[in-house]
Amino acid sequence: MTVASGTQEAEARVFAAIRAIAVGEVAGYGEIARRAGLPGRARWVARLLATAGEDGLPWHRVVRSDGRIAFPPGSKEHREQARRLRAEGVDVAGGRVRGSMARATLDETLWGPPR
DNA sequence: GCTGTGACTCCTT
DNA sequence: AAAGGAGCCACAG
Repeated sequence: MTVASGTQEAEARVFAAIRAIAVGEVAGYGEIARRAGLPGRARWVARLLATAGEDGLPWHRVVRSDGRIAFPPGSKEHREQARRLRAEGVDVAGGRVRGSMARATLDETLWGPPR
């Protein structure tokens, strides 16, 4: 096919990746960007969510790499996201999502949890 | 074209 | 877990 504007295509891939997140699960911005074939464009993904208010898009399932909500605590959007996540069965505490990520130290990151 | 800004990420302390 | 600093990409002024 013709070489349609890459931006639009990438946008579609990002949205697809976000919609692919299972209910009750979360994914990081970098994770989404990687799945969309755009390594290192986590910020771009964030800007997409900020600008394009897609309908039916589970934007609340997208969190930061450390498992925390990207919005500042106390913000309206922050509470909304936390509320939606809890409604889907995600354990959210202190603006942080537990049970998925939340790496703490380099040791745990490289060596991971005791297998 | 340089500067500032942001729903980011990684490393070090 | 939290805080500081550097790197990164896209966009507005």
